[in-house]
Amino acid sequence: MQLRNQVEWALHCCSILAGLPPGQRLSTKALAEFHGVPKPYLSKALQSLAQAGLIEGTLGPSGGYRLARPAAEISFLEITEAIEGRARSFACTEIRRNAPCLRADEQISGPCQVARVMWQADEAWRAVLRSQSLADLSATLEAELPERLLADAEAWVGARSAGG
Amino acid sequence: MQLRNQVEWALHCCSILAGLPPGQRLSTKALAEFHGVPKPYLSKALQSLAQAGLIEGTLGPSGGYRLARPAAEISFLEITEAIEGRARSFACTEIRRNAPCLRADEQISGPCQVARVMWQADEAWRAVLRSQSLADLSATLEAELPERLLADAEAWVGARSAGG
DNA sequence: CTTATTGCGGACATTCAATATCTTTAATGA
DNA sequence: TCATTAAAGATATTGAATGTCCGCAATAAG
Repeated sequence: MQLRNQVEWALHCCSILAGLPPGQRLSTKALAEFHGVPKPYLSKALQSLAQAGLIEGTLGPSGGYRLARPAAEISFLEITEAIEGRARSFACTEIRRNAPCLRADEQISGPCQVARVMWQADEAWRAVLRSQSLADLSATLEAELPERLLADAEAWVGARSAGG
Repeated sequence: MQLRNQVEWALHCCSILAGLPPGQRLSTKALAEFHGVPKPYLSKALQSLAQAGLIEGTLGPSGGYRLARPAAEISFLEITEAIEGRARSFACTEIRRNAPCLRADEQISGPCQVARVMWQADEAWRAVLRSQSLADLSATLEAELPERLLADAEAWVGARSAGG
């Protein structure tokens, strides 16, 4: 039960893209360098985000990625699901139907209680992630991080972003 | 982010063991047959539960497993963690520290906000599982399942349980 | 005391995630 | 128009984790 490291990378990349001036793009290369992660693999995560409609990529020189929607309308859950898929963490295989003492005419209705509890927990997890947007993240970072750090990062990113 | 099928098996097995008369034991063989799952693999799951102190096994003929504690004191979370481990689902590798624009004297304090949100979601998941005990599960099953089904299962299990 | 039965731990195989490489496609700028 | 740059997609390779099985020690019954 472990989330892939791509989830962490995707969240941090989206955080950077959310801080970009409107319309500006940032390349996979710059994002990989900034986070110190392998570019070819990060590219896969960004592709997943693009396919999910969260970011959009542009080809050619001065190309790169930018958010496809306002940061306030992109949740942690969407980013996580773009990488991990939308399946629930608990898969019920209905093993209770394998009981050898089950008679042919005995009907079992509805999902089993074990699965219902596990799915309830899953939904609680999703609810937290659904309630947090990229805008919330940016606001917290701006409030908590030292000013010079933010300025340095903005300058570094600004020097590598392009387009409009 | 998928829980192993062992989690499902472990929960259902504990549910059966919780319905056993006090002191009675049930073998891996019977549990595997009842759920229609491979016995050698189920054995591993039961071993994990035993190591976590949730159930205890007895060797020899008429041996088998029984709950190590009252059903009301064993939660879904403990069973899940016995199989999956106690690690959080999101692992923060602090990739923010890899930023090339970070100066040597710039200090970053505390866990990053991305991790904090993911851990908050994780905790919400745990809270639900922590609130559900095996006794709760048994109560719901007895209330919802047809009486004859329960009687059939109890008879089947009773014929294969032993010890005291 | 022997024998059958059981849990226990370790060994094997198979799958899947993580990583890298290469080709293709498309857009920019000279 | 052409060279350059970047995303998109396909395809290995490695390594860890998951699923599967087998032999050993312990125990109770005959």
